[in-house]
Amino acid sequence: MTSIEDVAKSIGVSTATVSRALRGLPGVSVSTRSRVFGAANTLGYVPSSSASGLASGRTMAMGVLLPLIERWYFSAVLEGVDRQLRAAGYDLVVFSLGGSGVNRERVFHRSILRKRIDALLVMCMELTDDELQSLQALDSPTIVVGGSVKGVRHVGIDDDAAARDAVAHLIDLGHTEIAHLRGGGSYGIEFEVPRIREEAYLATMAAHGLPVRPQWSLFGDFRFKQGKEAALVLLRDPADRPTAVFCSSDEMAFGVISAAADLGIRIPEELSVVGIDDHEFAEPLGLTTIRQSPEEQGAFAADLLLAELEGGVTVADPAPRPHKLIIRSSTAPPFRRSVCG
Amino acid sequence: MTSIEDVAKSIGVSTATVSRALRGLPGVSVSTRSRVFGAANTLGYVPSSSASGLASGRTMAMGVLLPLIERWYFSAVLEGVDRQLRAAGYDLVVFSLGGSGVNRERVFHRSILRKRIDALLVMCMELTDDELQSLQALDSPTIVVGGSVKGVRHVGIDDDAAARDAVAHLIDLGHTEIAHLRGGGSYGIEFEVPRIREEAYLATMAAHGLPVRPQWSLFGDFRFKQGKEAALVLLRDPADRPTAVFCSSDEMAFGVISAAADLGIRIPEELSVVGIDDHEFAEPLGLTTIRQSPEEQGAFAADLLLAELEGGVTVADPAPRPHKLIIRSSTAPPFRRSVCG
DNA sequence: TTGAAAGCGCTAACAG
DNA sequence: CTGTTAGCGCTTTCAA
Repeated sequence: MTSIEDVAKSIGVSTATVSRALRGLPGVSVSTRSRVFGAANTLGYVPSSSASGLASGRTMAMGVLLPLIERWYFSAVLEGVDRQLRAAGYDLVVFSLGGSGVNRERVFHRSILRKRIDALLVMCMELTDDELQSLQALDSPTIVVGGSVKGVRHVGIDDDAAARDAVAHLIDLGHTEIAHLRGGGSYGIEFEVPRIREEAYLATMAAHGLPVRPQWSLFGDFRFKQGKEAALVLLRDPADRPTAVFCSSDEMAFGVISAAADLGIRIPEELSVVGIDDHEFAEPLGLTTIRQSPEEQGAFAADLLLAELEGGVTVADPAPRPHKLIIRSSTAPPFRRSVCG
Repeated sequence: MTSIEDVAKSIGVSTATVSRALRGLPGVSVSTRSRVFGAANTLGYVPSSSASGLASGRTMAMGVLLPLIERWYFSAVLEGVDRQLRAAGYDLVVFSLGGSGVNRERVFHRSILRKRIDALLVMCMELTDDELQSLQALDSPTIVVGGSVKGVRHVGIDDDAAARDAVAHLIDLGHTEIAHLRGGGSYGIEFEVPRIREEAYLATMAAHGLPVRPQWSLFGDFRFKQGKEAALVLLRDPADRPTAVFCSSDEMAFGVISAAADLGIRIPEELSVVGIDDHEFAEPLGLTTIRQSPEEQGAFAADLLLAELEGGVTVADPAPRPHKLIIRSSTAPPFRRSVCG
């Protein structure tokens, strides 16, 4: 591996000069700089991140801690983060809990603290006090994406408003019998997003004087399979079922659509469905939903961290990221008015 | 940040002893070792990866290079890789091309070469000669997951056999009019998996003396939306359409199912559909498919790399990973025998 | 505008 | 079993 010294020697300057020239620092003559670049290029020199990390105290890498990689939201955030980091010359280190708690201890007490990263982005998950302390001990910039974590600033949509918009859309259409499929803390990781969305559903219903039935608030775990299973139960009785379902995630909404197809229930004639996300499948399925962009959220959070690292500008409390109601063909006014209230 | 020296001083030993004790090397008395662990613990000492990386030449990190994070296959592989790495005490560095070619240059000529990683896992993508050379110049263990790359060993299923199994299943059921939805090289990244699967389809049809029509081989880009669009075209004429569709990916198969629902075509009575993947949605949708486990593939590849790093054992040509036909409710014997051949 | 020199925090011989 | 001594390859004062 060619080192900085090889480059320096090859053109008869000091390693300090090479270092300065390559990093674009001032105080290097134009001609020297170009000679350095030329030499580095022909020798194929690439600085060692370990060495510069050790010497400068900055690793030029950022970490992302998440409960699971293989979920639409999480991987999309990762994509956005990576894009910004790459553009800024940073690398991305991923710490996944892999859907279970087994790795937690190891991740928090070893990996993350190894000075491998300059900043950390945490994807919505509940942390123990001990873990929170670990993160604070890092004393490098930290931010949370998705659901908020007590005491740490976070980037994400306004979940309360988003859920209200979804439910209000159904109410505006004339629905009064609205069920809710809620997400939740599977894979040992609880966080408050599903709770906020459910409370928004309840509050919106209450604000309009509409009744909610406990058995119409079902657990779908944010996922297709569980959403479908819940919907099969919810919709099985033609004589007594809701005219609309608000789903806390698009994947659960897909489950409802699939269940309706199996049961021969027409959408939107007999059942309206609204989700949250604007998942890749939502548009081709015609799903009305609340759009959010996890990729943009990841990029935004990464930029915040990057700015802090570079310029020292800290945003204490970032404004919520935008969300938007996208009306497609899965929602319409209720049909069976005569049957119910 | 407390350093190894702080630990050493606090119990009156040398830094070398601390280093040895903490890494579990032989030649440290039991009592010393426990005192070291005690001190490290109370002081909250965690070794700096930059420092040990520089000194030992091993970063204890592995890289994964992929075209895009937010795709079922890719993120699942990542999950499997991460799990094995975490267990082995390694960190995961992710290099995503982000779906376009913009980052390629940067990734190949800077990020990857910075000595940040001890080994590299490349997710199926076509590489230029120049890029291939860059990787070889790394001279650290490398492996490809997914489609093969010329000159680099790879881990993945036997795509030819998998596709043959899928098509053979349809033929066994009695289908003769079988269409194919193929994947492809979107986002500027070509690779050979879709080609192999298509050739297997053609070969299997030919082997059974069955005709294929050019217009029954459609491009679905491995995705739901494009798969659905293609299916809407393929299935629009009730008088002249296939009785079965073989899809190179489950996501496209979902598109076919959705298109069939929109067109009022019953599955499997009027149309059989088979996919490849066993995506999370396949079981709840009743999709017959060829199961593969990207997570297992990622874990397997990571293990290979890890073994090489630790023991020096190199597997030149790993055997294909298993695949399996999972029969569900989307396939059945053809119904409209009278209409066609 | 440039160079010399002192580390950054750890590992790896080599002694003892 | 343990300590000493060099570095690993870069950055960063401080001088010149």
